[in-house]
Amino acid sequence: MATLKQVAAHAEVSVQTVSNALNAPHRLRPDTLQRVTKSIELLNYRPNRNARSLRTSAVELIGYCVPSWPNGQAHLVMDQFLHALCTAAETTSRHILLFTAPVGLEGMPVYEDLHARRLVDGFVLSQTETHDPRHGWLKEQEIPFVSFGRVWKETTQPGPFVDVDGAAGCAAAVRHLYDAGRRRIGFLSWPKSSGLAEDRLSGWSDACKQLGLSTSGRAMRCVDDTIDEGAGATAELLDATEPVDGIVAISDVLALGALSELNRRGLTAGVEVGVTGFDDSPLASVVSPALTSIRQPMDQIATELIDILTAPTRRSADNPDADPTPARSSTERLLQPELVIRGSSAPG
Amino acid sequence: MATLKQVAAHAEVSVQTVSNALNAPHRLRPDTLQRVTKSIELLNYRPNRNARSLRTSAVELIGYCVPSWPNGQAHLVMDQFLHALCTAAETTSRHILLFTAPVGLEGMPVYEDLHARRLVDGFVLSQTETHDPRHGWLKEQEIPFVSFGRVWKETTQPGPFVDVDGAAGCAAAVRHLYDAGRRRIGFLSWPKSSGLAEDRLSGWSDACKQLGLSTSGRAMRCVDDTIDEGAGATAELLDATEPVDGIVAISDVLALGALSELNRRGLTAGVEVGVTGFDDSPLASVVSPALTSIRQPMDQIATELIDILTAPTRRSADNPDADPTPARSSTERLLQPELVIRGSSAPG
DNA sequence: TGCCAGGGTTTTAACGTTCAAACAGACTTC
DNA sequence: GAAGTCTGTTTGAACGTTAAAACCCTGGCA
Repeated sequence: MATLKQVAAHAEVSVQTVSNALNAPHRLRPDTLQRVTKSIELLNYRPNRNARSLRTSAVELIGYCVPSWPNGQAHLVMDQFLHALCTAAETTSRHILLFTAPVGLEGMPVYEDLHARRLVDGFVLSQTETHDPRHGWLKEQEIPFVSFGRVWKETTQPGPFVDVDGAAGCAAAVRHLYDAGRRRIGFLSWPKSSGLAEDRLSGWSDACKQLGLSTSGRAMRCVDDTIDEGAGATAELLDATEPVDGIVAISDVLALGALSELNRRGLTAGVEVGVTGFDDSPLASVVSPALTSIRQPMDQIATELIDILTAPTRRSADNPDADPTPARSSTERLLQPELVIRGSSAPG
Repeated sequence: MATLKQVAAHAEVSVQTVSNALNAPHRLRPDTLQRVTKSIELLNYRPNRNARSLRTSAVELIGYCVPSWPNGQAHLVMDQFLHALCTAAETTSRHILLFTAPVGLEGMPVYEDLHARRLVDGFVLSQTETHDPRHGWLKEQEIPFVSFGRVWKETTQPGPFVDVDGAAGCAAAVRHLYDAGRRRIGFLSWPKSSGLAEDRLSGWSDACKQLGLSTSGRAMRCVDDTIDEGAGATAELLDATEPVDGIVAISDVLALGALSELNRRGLTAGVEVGVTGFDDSPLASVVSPALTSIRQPMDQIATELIDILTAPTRRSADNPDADPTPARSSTERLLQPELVIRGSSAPG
């Protein structure tokens, strides 16, 4: 509970000198610095963040809206994401502030309020939906944000984003199955309305074409992300005239459905049929045989998000000709996922 | 970006009057209040939380350490918990601040730092472990906190806590299976070192005894919380001289293992053998037949946690004889879980 | 008429920092 | 030796809010 003033008195310098010792130590003469540092340690002084924020008008907090899934469908990798995000934030001495808000445009007043009351400097958006209205709104309000995930709009995406190249991930899965000898590879997808789904599907489809594999009748649309739906779609793929010997699923849950259907038919995943999932959720390693899955690089995603959000804003462009193309100026970053290979796609 | 001063000028009153309009409206004459309110709305004024916190030395932020699971084992209901916690906090105009810290005593400097720098008023602990050292440490430092989960110490628990009566939950599961005609009910547990596990096991064991059911040889200890372990233990229970016809699992993952083993043997969960899990995680409703599971009342847990943490602290006891037993003085609250019945325990 | 009470409002002074400007020395420079 | 340039330190003011005290009315009462 010591304050700058007390430390200053103890070290027999002015408060500003103590402040400098912490924020600009190079300005002090070595012996002064040491004396002040000693007093700081002795009194166990910690700067009061509220006072600092009041003065500098930067709170070093980043808002994140904790998603609510009305249908009880959970985000199985949310804890991974949050952990990565926190860690990344902390490397820049920032923290994550959680809040809830209604989905879509309705929730925007909450975002605005948090920013106006100076509870946060900006936002990280996730659970980005196709045509997500939040991005445009925030940009218009000039509230800093960065998005995990694209809005899949026809026009250019409002604001900076980080996303994972789902198409590349699925293509890698196809090539992996191909290398293991699979030649009839199906795809378990979601309804067409999802930009995310179409992206991943295109990866599967393009890779198949490139390898000379047929795709016709092999893309299944599952209405819900459940094991049952995945199992049903898998059944169809297996009962076709040319039954598949490989399945790339758009989610781990659908892949689990595939495993379950194979199991029911006395087939072994990784032997008769290769199966891959998406997200490398906790499910993947808990099932047997363990599920090969496409892992989003959470740590890297989080680092990029924080990096973009905390980069010195050149929004107001007061210095127009100063370093026109700084090292990391791009605010649209597409990261490569990693195929985590386990038993479900290859024996052993 | 309007300030009190600007609102005051606009409404032609002093700043303090505007402040009162927000914090103590009853002090103003109705017409003044209306005038001020109008100016506030017109200028879209929002109080600066940093200035307020500096003055009142209360930040209205609650710290929560986002758990890291080194073994990749995720907390499947963490998102439920976080959502509930946020919502509960927001009803008292507070928010949740996330941070990371090393596990155990090693992480305590992080807690102390966050508190000393006034980033948070207090902490909500979860992932409470047997003999968790954090509680005692925080209590000693007089840093406010409340725990979700007990430390299972021999001595009295340091500090307030909220927990779920796991024993009661398991007992309810046993009775439910009994009502469905099951008479040989096994239990899938974890190693003995966990207080949590022993509590839940005692619920199963007591309920069985009360109903005149044998428990001998029917409590299985699974080393890891994986489907494989659950399946293996289930196999043992089914291969016994008197095979079980009901299984109460200490986690949804182990229950999934049970389902998988039943499936493998051509048995149907809910028909030949009744199975229940614990936590009502997303897995429960995604599997088929859906898993009967013991649900922790997350919303209630969160509400109680926030309630305890934000209750006027009578720590310093300046007014020793003022209302000696306030309405909700207890700081040890044991909540009842709810058995969510689905297909895995009863046909239909 | 003079005094008191109390509601409603304003004034003053903090809360703990940092920014910007001022200042004091020592050291160059011509 | 006067003027200029550093380097290190201090002074004064401000960030936006609230607690506490002071103040000004109006009305009641003796």
